Amino acid sequence: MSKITEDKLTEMEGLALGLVKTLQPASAYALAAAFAQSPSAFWSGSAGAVYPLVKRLAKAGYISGEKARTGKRKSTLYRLTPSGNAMFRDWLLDVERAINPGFDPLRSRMSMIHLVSPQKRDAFLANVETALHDTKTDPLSAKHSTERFRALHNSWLKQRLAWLGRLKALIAAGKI
Amino acid sequence: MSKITEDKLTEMEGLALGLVKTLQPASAYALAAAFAQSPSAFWSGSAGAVYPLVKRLAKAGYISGEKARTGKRKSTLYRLTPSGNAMFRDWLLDVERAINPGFDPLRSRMSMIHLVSPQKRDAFLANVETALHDTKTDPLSAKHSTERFRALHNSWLKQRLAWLGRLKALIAAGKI
DNA sequence: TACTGCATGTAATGAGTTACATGATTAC
DNA sequence: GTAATCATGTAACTCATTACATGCAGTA
Repeated sequence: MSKITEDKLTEMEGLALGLVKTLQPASAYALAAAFAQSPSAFWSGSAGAVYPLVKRLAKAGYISGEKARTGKRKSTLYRLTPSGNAMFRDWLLDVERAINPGFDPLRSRMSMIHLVSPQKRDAFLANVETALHDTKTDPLSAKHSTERFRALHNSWLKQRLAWLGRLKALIAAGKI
Repeated sequence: MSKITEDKLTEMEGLALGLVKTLQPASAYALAAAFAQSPSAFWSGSAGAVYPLVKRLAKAGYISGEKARTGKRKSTLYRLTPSGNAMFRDWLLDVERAINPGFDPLRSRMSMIHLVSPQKRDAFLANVETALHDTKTDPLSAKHSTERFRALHNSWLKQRLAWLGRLKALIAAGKI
C-alpha cells in the first residue's frame, strides 16, 4: 500500500490509533467494525487484517490492552499509550502524506475515458452522477457514524459532484 | 487492495489495459514508467509489480506480445486483444466501482482532525493548502504526461483546494 | 571510460483477503 | 430454541514492495 518511510506509520496503522483514541477502551472487534463501516471499500475491516494489526501496535507499545470480561465472555480492551499518541500526532500532521492524491477509482477512469465512445462516456457520467446523488440522500449507515463523520462525508460528496460538473465542461471543451 | 468480485479486473489491471491501449505497442517497461509517473504514490510502478501483472494479463489473453529487437537488444511489445478491450470497457464503465471514495490520505486525516489541538489543526491546514498550491504551479513531470492528463490533474487539484476551503468553514462552524 | 537510461526479470518479505472455526450472549 | 451479534483468532492465498541482478545502448 504505502509504507513510504520507515519509522512512520502506515495509513491503516495511523487510522487504527486514531480509532483507539476515539473509542477507548476499545476491543479489536470494535476497531474492525469501525473500519468496515467506512464508506471506502478500501478499508475492509476484516478480522485477518485487524487482529494482527492490533497485535503489532500493542507489541510496539502504541496501545496497551487490559483483559476484561462480561460474565463468561472475555475480551481485551485497548487504550492509547503516550508514545502511541505521539506517533498518531506525527502521522496525522504529516503534510507530505496528506497531499498525496491517493487512490481514486473515478479519477483512474477519467484518465482513460477518451478510450470509449462519446455515447458510452456520457451515459457513464450520467450514471455516476445519479449514483452519487443516491448515496447522498441515503441515511449512510447511520447506526454508528457520528455527526462529524457524516458532515465530512457529505462535504466530500458535494465536492465530488462539483468536480463531475467541472469534468463535463472540460470534456465538452475537448480538453479531456 | 480491491478485488471485489471475481471475473472483474482489479484497479491496477484495468489501468494497465488502458495504458496498453494508449501506448501500444508497449513494453512492460513503458507500462511501469507510466505507472511510476502517476501523481499518486499509490502506483509505484515497481518492476516486481508490473512484470508479473503483464504476464498474468498475457496468460489470460487480454494482451498479446510480439518479440521485437533493436540490434542485440530484445524486448516484448504488447497489444490489447479484442477480449482485453471488452474487459477494459467493462472495468472502465463500472459505476459501482467508480463511485467508491477510494483511499484519500487527506480525508483519512480530516476524519480525526478533532483529536489534535486547534493550533496544530490550523497550522496543518495552512501547510496543506500551501503545499497543494505549490504542486499546482509545478511543471508536473511534464516529460511524458499528456495534455489531457494534466488537464485532469489540474481540475482535481482545483477541487481539492475548494474542498479545503469548505472544510475550514465546517470546522469554524464546529461541525468537524 | 563512465554514467545514465532501456529492458527484463527474481527473491525475500510484508501485509491484506477470503474463508473457516470456535464459543458466549442477546433478542425474538 | 434459534438466529443474529459479539469476540477472537488462524490458514492458505494473492499480490505489491524493496532490493538485487543482468546486459545492451547512447552520450558526455
